[in-house]
Amino acid sequence: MDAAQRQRLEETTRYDPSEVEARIFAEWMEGGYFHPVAEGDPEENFSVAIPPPNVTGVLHMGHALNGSMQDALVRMNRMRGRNSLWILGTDHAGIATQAVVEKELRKDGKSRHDLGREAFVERVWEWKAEYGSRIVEQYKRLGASCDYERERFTLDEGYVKAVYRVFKQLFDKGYIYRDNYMVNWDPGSHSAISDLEVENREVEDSLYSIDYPVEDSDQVLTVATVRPETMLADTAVAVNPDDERYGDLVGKHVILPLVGRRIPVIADEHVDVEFGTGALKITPGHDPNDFEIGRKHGLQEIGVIGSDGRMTEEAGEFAGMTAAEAQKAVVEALRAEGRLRAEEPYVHSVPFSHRSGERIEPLISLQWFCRMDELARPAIEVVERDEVRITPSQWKRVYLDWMEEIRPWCISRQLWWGHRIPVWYCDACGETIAAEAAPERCGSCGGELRQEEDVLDTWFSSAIWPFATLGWPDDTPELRAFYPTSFLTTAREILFLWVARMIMTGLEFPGRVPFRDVYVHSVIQARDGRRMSKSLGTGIDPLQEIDVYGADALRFGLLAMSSTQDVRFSDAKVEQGRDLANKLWNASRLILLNAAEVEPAPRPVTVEDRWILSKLERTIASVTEKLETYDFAHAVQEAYSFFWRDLCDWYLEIVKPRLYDGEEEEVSATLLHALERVLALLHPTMPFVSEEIWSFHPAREGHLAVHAFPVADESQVDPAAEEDVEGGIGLTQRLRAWRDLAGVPAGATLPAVIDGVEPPGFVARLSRFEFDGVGSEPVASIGPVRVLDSDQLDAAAVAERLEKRREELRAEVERGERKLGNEGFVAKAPAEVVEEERGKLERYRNELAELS
RNA sequence: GGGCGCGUAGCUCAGUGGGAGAGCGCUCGCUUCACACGCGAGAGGUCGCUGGUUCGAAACCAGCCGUGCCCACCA
Repeated sequence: MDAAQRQRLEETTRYDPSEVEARIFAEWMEGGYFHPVAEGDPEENFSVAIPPPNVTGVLHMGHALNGSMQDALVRMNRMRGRNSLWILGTDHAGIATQAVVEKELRKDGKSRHDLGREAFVERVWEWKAEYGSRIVEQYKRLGASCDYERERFTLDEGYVKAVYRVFKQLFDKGYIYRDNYMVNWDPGSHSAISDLEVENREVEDSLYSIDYPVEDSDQVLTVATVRPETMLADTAVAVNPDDERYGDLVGKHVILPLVGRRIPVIADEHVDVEFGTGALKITPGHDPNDFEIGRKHGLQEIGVIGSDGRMTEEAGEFAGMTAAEAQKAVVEALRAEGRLRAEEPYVHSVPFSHRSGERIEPLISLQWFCRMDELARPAIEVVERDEVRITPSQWKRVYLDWMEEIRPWCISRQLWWGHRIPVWYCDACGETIAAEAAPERCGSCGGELRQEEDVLDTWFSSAIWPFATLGWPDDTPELRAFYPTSFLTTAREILFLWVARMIMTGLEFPGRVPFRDVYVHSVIQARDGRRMSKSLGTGIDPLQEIDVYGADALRFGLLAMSSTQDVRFSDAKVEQGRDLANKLWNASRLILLNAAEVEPAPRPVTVEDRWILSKLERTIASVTEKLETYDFAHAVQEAYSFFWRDLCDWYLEIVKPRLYDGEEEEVSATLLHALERVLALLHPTMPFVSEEIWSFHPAREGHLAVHAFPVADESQVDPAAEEDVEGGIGLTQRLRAWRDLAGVPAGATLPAVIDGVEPPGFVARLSRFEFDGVGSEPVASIGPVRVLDSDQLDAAAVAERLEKRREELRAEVERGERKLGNEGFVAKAPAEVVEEERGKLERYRNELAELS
């Protein structure tokens, strides 16, 4: 430490993260610590793939929590000397990004169609160049030690190559196919979306009962529906085969009102006899259930609602109306014809687009699908066998249940921004060709080719993130050194969307699981317990928290908040982190400014020295174990408690006289040693403040980011010293409490004598007693301490205090007697438990006898 | 409809068979030579309810009440 550093340490009584963080981060980057060489193998190396945030994204609390956890483990392993890679990058986020740029265009009164596909995509790239690295910069603010030199993007050149290779191989295996099928049509993004991008919401609709006249009869068949406008596309009415009411109608026909179409009455088990009249109108073109039934019975599929959400020509007089307008018109027309039997309010759940928020319109359209059964099978097995461990374990069951029910994945999207599906059509001969690069001409007839217009679901490319970012399909040094990655932390909402798909593609392509451990973390809710969300306005901005409290404070706070269950965001925990950073700074000032010039080393002289070294090593062992098992909350709280309570409140107060003395080298060596280990232990969770303080430490040779992570030294654990010192601490606390309650002025020193075992030397000083004191009669007895009367004492308060203690003791004695008087307890409880109770009872009895 | 959670101090949460804990807040006292983002002391809880198992239950079991999330094609 030079003179300027010493001066800074002397003058700065408060740790200021805003002054420190950017400077420290720049030093790390300059050191190149986050950019490991691609050497060694995945067993000895450590690697993590960040869940790639959307390019359109800004850092939210979920990123911050996830980042804090991953960084803690990456930094810990880097400090252990492992070649550690945290791969970072962004996701092109098809729908979201296209929407942002389309919104920009709309401001100029334009749509993407005005520009055309090529110019529009060009425009999105420009947008990406300008704003796409925002979130990457925000990860730096958090202190995330990602390899910023290996940043990837799901649409960069190498990544596209990987996506096309995957598509081609799945196509060749017959897993990827094109089909006219019922999909979730999102009128908002004008595209099909997958089942996982749909969320169901409770909605209040009306349930209409409509009479369908039976052909050549006076009978009517009444059906119930919430979507009367789809009746225009009805191609059957179904009843349950066991429904006696309708047995004779099956095989007959009804006449569809308004349309006049003659449609069959069919029997199908799907129909619930209890619901409504037990007759179900079948609309294969606009309802997923009806679609299934329709295919089973070979029914005609009619579409009356188009992809623009308007009624098609098939809807006859209703053509051109929106679906909502058509609903009203159809209801009116039915009423006019006397076919509307009832209309009642009805609450049910309805699919909405997770992307645009609009109500899903189920439609039949020509889309690309990927069959999942074959891919899922091995991905189920590796989780069953715990080759991929999911923590907490209840998510394993959730994963397996979903995987076992997996259905084909609709992978095509009617967007322009994304991986354009690598399929070419020959209009001349009808050939369909999948290829990794654009073929010149049709292989069969030599005709012109035209590429598929649709792009792939963004999650199709995310699914290969762990190996595509490392250079797959090429055999790169990165892939050899860092795949499989070491672990993954994630929010449970993307367990299916992302995690399951990575496991499937990892097994199918590189042939190995992408990670061994999946830790599913809790969700941090808003302060009021609602979801944090932009649309609700309940989001809390992590960057603002960093501005106010510092990155270390936020990281500590989030880790302390995290748990296996969802928790509300706690400002108090972030403040606790800020206070800890400040306390670290100030305790370090005390040590660094007063320590003698010695080598840091454990050099215990007193029992207190042995005690703090023992607690230090215990804490290192425990915190390390908790970090390794993803128990971040307990890890940081234990580190906090050791540092604040044991080290600062007690040890530093105990050794101050020796430290100020400057004579005793041993205590300086021990303190510098403890400080070094505490800083290293805390570095993975609070990297900035620990690095900053380390820059003043005499043992510093390089950055703490690459300093050795402490390994607990069991030989320092000393239970006898712990018992002695903790006994002294307990006595000190009782003496202080007695003073306070006896009304003794804070600054006064009280006379007392010791009757019994001499307590550790610090007790007298820290409780402000003088044990060889001169005074008159003892007026109180606290452990071995006999407090002597003096004019500092308030006789009435002392008496009151004494009586209070007696009462406490009487209660304790009574409790002990009752417990030991219970024959069952004495007979059946373990002997050591009974012994312990006996000992306690005896002690309480003795103390009570002394006080009487 | 199925599944998974949660209900502990005023607040946010730990604790999962042997005497109720933390942080914040609150009260009282401290300009004690690292830190008032500090130091010392204290108050505060029939551990949702009802039964059961056990010598012993906040913890284990059953039921109930309240509450949150995920999955699911009853119109």
